[in-house]
Amino acid sequence: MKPLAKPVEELPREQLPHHEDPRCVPVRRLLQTVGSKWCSLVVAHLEYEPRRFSDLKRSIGGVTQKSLTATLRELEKDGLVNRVVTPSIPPRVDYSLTPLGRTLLVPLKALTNWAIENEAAVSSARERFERENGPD
Amino acid sequence: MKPLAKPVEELPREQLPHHEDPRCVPVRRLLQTVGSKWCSLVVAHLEYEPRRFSDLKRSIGGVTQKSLTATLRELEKDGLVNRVVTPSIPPRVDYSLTPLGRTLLVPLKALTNWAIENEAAVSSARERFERENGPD
DNA sequence: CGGAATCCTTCACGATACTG
DNA sequence: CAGTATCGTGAAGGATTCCG
Repeated sequence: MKPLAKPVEELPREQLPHHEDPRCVPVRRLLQTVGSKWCSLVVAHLEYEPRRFSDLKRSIGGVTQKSLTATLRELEKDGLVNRVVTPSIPPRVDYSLTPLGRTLLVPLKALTNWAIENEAAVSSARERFERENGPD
Repeated sequence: MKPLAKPVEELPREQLPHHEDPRCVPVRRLLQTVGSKWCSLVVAHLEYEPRRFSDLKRSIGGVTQKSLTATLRELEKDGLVNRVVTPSIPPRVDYSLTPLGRTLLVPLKALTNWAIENEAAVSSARERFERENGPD
């Protein structure tokens, strides 16, 4: 049998990123940001239209004002979310996705869709794991 | 001027997930898993070939045995990683991606690529934010 | 070699109260 | 309305030690 083009063992392992690789820094920061408890819901709720703070808080539900503020600040820092203050009485603050934030939407939705599509496979894997290794 | 098909205000806001929406559960679990400190590096190092524990630990670098074990266990629970024990002396344990884990690779790499491609935009946004709101 | 067990620090997040 | 300030908690992660 003819050998394949290149045995797996000879693939460029030395190109794999060490944890000090500079490319790891932005990747880890992004993943930790989107992995924070409320980030994905906030982004989802900003997809179609700008939203006011308490509007966002009410329609997401279960989030404290502090956590929502922190999540929005983090997204604002990264240039993903725009914050527009209208100094009226009562004050009004609108949040929306920036163009940069919109480009993130594509790969982020791909990942969340994976989670939904493979939910059954993952949870049955977890049940199997608990059967074999104890429910500790 | 002819009105567009549907004003933004009439988009299906009621379809946006409330935090108690059952679909949120697997999404948040996955995002938190991939957002954990070492997950992305571990998955990247398993992409091309199975790896032994200390091999993995050495080539990733900077990770403690405890954190590496915890990360691998979590991935194993979710059915993304396979753990194969060879009871020799000294013992040998090989980790590899399952077929399910391989399918995750696609959307996950899309997201990490976004982070790398937009690193400049994000970090300049952060600098701007600090200039305007103080480096506190 | 591949862990488990233990201790310790940090930090994300929630609850609550107060303010321009 | 849209925050800030403060306090308390659990969970994540690091350092170290011991084991089959």
